[in-house]
Amino acid sequence: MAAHSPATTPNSGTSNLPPVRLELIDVGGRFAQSAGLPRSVGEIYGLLYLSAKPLSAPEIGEALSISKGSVSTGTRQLLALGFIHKVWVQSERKDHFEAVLELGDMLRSAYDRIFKVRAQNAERRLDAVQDSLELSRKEMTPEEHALIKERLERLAKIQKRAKQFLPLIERLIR
Amino acid sequence: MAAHSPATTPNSGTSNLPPVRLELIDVGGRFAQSAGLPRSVGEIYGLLYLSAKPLSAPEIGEALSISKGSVSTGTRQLLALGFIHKVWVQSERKDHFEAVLELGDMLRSAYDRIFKVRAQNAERRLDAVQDSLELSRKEMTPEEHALIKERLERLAKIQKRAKQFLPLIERLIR
DNA sequence: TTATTTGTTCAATTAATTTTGAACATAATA
DNA sequence: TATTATGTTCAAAATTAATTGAACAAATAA
Repeated sequence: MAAHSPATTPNSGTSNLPPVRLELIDVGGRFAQSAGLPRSVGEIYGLLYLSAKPLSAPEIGEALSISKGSVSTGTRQLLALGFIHKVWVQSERKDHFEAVLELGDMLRSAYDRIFKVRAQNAERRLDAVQDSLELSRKEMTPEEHALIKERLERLAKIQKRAKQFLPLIERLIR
Repeated sequence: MAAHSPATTPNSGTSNLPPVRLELIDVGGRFAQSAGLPRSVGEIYGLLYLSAKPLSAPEIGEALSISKGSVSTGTRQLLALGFIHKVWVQSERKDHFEAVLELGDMLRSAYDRIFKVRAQNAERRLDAVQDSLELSRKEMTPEEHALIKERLERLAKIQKRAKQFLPLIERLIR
């Protein structure tokens, strides 16, 4: 790769991090996006991941040219996900942040969490649809009712199977 | 569930589908969103999934109150993903669409595809970053170089492991 | 062939999300 | 205590993604 178009590279203007760092920041940003998180969150992690020492919020903001507010919300999200830690740096008032390097663990647990929550939601919602079918049974022909019932049962079956597999995958993955 | 806030329920005004259908359309829409697809794509699938007969593009548009254009792009995406088929209906000029009911298979293959593509991208990108590190070796201290190298190797290790697990998961899942 | 219906594309609009920065809150210092 | 540095919140601005609909293309019917 001959570095992406300069336009998309973060903070082209202000700070001058070495290219490797810039690239990993970009990798982090893209990854975050593909995981449905704001790009800046991934960029913060990417910056911290290659940093030799913990960085303060202002340092992060300056390095990535993002605002105080974004640093604040971004670090909060990363803390909540367990991807970074707060650390106390001698004789410094400001919070400092460092990346948790055991990314494998972090990714797995985040994945589990997301997957489990989704599975639960799917179950609840499908149950509700099935209830709704019975509630409005009178307003449809028997054929219509039977067809919909059959198709909803298919969905329920898939969902149940997926649920059974979760623990298997979990065991396999660790 | 006593149906979500009416505001979010699709096409509150125009067509009057029975509540079960509306709810499954909503389920489809949400699922699509959580998979990073436009909501309307999931809604189209939800509509077709509970339909007794294949539906034409105009019928889909009317039922969901979405435009010709959206129906066209939405069905194209679903066709590409293998979630729906085109079918020829006797003495009808228009294309008709029906849902592929074997959703389990479809989800698995779509998931595989997405996962594999992502794994490949991740690999390429990480390689590039590692190359970049060596290219700019001279511009950094040996300590800095060593630290970054070590951390990139951690990432490469995780990535390799994930890659190895893919086929296992695949086998397990079918 | 022309007229009509159906399907696609894409620029413009609309909607959703992210980021900013000013106002406020909190904590440390003097 | 007042002053200053740091952190958070949230309304508004900027950005990004999805949807529309008009213009075009393709296909069928007459």
